[in-house]
Amino acid sequence: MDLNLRQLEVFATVARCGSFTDAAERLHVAQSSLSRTVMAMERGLGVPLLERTTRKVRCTPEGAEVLAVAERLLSRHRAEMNGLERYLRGDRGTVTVSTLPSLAATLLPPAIVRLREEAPEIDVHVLDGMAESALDRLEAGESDLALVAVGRPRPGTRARALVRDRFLAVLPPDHPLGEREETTWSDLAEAPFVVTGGDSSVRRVVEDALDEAGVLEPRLIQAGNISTVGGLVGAGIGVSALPALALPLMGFADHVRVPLRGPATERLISVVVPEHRTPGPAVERFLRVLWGMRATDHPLPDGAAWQL
Amino acid sequence: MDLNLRQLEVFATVARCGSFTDAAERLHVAQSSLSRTVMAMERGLGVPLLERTTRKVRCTPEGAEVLAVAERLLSRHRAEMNGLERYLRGDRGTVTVSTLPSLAATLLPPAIVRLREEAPEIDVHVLDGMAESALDRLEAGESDLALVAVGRPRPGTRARALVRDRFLAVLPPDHPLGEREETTWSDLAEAPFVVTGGDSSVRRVVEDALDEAGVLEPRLIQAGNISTVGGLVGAGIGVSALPALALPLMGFADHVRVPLRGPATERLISVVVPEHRTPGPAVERFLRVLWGMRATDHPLPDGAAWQL
DNA sequence: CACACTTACGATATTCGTAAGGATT
DNA sequence: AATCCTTACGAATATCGTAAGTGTG
Repeated sequence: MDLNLRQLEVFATVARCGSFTDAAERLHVAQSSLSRTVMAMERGLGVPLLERTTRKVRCTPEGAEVLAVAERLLSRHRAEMNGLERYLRGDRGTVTVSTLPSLAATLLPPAIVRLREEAPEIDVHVLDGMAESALDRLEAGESDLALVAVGRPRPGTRARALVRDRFLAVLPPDHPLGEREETTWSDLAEAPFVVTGGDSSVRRVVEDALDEAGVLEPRLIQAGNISTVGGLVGAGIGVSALPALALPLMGFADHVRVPLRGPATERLISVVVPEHRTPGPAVERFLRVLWGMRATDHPLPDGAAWQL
Repeated sequence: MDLNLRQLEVFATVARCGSFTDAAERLHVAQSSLSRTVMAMERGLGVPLLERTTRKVRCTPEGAEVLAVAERLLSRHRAEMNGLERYLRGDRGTVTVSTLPSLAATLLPPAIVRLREEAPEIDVHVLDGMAESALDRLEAGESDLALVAVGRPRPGTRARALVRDRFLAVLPPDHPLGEREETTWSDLAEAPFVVTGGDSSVRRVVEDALDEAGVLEPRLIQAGNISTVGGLVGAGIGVSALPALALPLMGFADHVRVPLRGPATERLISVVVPEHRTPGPAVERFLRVLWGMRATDHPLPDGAAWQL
């Protein structure tokens, strides 16, 4: 014998009301139905649950135990259903986004803030490790969406451009190019060029751009991360170029920024989601927030622009 | 929309099996039933819960959430039903017994031990305060049963005699009556008589007995509790008489015990339960244990005897 | 007699099983 | 062709409402 939710609800209502009649009114059913339900429970359990005196009903000890059980289970059930409904409405859940350190520090925070404003119960997990590519993590199912700079989407994923992120030349304070309104990749080829190591997206763009500008053997200086780039440039050791969204990671090194013009002077930041996996409601909500920010005047560093 | 237990069970089984067919076999129903149940859930929630690929089914993010909810609720439900069943079998529960300190220390422990042996999940609460009579507590509904020494039961309660508890004279080590095989109340009237204070049952029996024995003005010495009686008698200050079941509380004072004979030389220990309240399964089990010990050779101090 | 629970009976809704249909491998 | 899920249809079951029955104050 086990009791279903309806039985528990009926019994709990009758027991709490102390009356079949009142309980029937609360539950919007006829008394006879409740009577039968409770009798079926008593028959099933082999024990009377209610003492029927003429004017009211009271729990037997067994009934009191069943009542306690019923209230625990019913309240738990209500809570879970409530939580499920909030989940399905996208008001609750978890979003895991894999991205690059530069974007995690600049692009993501305002989006997360806005999401928290309209859905405080959604948790956002950010994976910004360098070790595995954000896209690898997406494909491995470790993240729900990736925020990266990609040219063409990999097969099996769907990418939508979100932000145009322009490159700026980063020069020592007294560098002659610092006077200019704008500059080009070939201008920068004359000085030693500071780049970040490894295979970051910025590094690839820079190498391609210098190559395309006809710089055959650029003098490259490796820096472990972007803040080191700031230090080296600030010390006058070389010049660099960084997308606007990466600049805030450069620290407080003294330097001059000059917009780059010409080919390959911007990268597109895209939202990437798996093509055939349907995003959960919380993920969808975060995507909408992210997308809605395109038209926003939310502050972005320098030349980076939501508008495409 | 809220999901009942059947729906949760069906969905959890299908989701865990990854197949309608397997789930149908586990649940001993036709696949079509499961298919319809899941579809009804999806229609009710307005969201697909399962991705039907040709060879197997997998959860959508929403389905995963529903699965988590379902497993929590189902396991909780199973646990509660299990607990309820144990409760109804009398294997689990709480028994509150109100009694006197002397009985709580002597008569109750072996009964509790035996109960724990056959139903370890039953908790026994013992109320042995002096302030309120054990019977008052029973009538106030604070205890399920009372273990007391009563002549005739109060109206509204039902008493059954359990143990015959004989009085023994308690004498200083060198008292002349100590040589006798047995003695009477009037023998004791010659020496100062040590009694416990207040209105304990023992005190009442002693006063009545001395009165009936024709001792008009007994020299009484008040002691706060039974262990003080032991100290006073051991020091030769007076004599006393105590029922066998109260003797273990007397401590290690040096003394001699001689059985009392004559009228009013025993008290009956009874189990008292409310007349019209049905005891819960755990209480009933404890009553059976208590009753079963009547015929037992379980050790009781001196003259106290289970047999009536 | 009034009130509250129980019982009887017919109607409705839900769930189920069998069997046929459709899609994929 | 085999496998698995879906759909269709009739049957069994559960639940419900109306109404009559019963028992107590």
